[in-house]
Amino acid sequence: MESGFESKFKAAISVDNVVFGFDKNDLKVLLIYRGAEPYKECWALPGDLISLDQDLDESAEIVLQNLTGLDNIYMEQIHTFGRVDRHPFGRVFTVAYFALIKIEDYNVKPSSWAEEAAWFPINEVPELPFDHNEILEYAKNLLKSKIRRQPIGFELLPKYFTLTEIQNLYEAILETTFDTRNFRKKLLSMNIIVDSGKMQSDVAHRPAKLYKYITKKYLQLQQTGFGFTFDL
Amino acid sequence: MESGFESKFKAAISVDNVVFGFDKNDLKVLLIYRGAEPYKECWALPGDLISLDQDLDESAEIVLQNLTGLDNIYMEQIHTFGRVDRHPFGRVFTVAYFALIKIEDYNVKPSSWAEEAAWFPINEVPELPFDHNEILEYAKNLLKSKIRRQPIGFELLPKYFTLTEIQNLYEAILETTFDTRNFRKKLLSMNIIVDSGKMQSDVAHRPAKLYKYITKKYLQLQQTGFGFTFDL
DNA sequence: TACAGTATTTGTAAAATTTACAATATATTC
DNA sequence: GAATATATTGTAAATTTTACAAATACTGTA
Repeated sequence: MESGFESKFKAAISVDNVVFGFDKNDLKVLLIYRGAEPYKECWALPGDLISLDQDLDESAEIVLQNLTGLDNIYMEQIHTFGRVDRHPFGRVFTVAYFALIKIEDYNVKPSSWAEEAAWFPINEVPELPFDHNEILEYAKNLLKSKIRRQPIGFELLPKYFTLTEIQNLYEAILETTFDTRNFRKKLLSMNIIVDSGKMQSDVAHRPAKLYKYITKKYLQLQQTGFGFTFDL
Repeated sequence: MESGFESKFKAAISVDNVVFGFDKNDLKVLLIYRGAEPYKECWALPGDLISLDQDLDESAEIVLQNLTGLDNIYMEQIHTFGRVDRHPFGRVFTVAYFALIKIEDYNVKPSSWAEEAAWFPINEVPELPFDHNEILEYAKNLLKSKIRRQPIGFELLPKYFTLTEIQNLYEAILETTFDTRNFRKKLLSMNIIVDSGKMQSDVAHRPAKLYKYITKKYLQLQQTGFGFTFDL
């Protein structure tokens, strides 16, 4: 049953990145249009085989940068997928990463073999190659459970946002609705956002106050986590 | 910058298993004594390079079985470690898995190149080879956060247990203490354990009632998760 | 058989949090 | 200035959490 080392050093590793954004009340995910085999001419998660001379976490950022131009995005590992037949070219294990970004802060530019790069509303994602639909589903579920416990929602919103916007974000991700008064009470009681003094403009109704999050406090809390109290 | 496929299909994948048990108020982890290079003659997590003709999740169970004789243990993936220099023989990515078992229900028998297999109290684990200490640390933290949210503590306890035992378990894992009255109130209000009718015996003090968990309900809850309410 | 030793078991009041629920305010547009 | 559209705000009831200590039931020993 013992086999030599040689037969075991024949796998490849890829990274697949799930980059979430939020825009117009929609949770969106960044996809690229593949210009290389296998599955050429398909929309897919931005992912690629990695070079074996870089650390895994580094590779995730490099792959994302190569395909989409997104630079300096903090990626968090979520899961490794390793079914035997998941890649037609051989045994490829893929490590999935995810990131949350403010869509408006970045300019997405396809490069390398990515022919296009575009944001898809999470409910309009087409059938994807490999096990990418499974990966995306996994990432969505992780996002759901994380957003309940850590104040990561702000990473998806612009610097200034209204309370309605953040409520919409939570409702979109968690696929539920919240009572507006209770949601605001809870959110404000956490002391992680503050009235910026600015107001919405150019809206055909009463303008909303713009809030911003308190970065210092925000970072502290993110480290220790919210423990039991971040339940919206 | 593009390099051929050949250079990328030269990695190996290993699996490292963190198997937790609980005994005499101590959280314990299963280690093996390595009888093979590299790091021969060291205590280490039971892990090995995997064959490339098996699914990843399967491999985790096979590796554990090969080294420790533990059969049919449900392993859950926790993280993949991929620093360039983590293995002296080449580029090896390792996928860490973890499991919770009732120590008394299994008989651990070292086999294959494992010379010994033994349970170590979590605070008496020696320095381990590779990045195994880091992996173990990661697993401990995951266990901490999971046990707060899901009723997984029972997987570590015998079929019948006292309320004091389960409190000790929670206190050991979370490294804290709970008020006994409040802990019991909360635990019993979840309706996942029930008085078995049996009593402790052979103890030099008032014997405690033995409880058991309600499997059917337990399984249902585990699926949906406890959501917000499983905070002890 | 009484008592010392040891761990088990149990209740309640105060505080904090969560929940349910709707009317008023403020901007634009016609 | 009336219509439209969304923003904003408070309170009472229910539930959950927290803090806190005395009585119980067995074994072992004097």
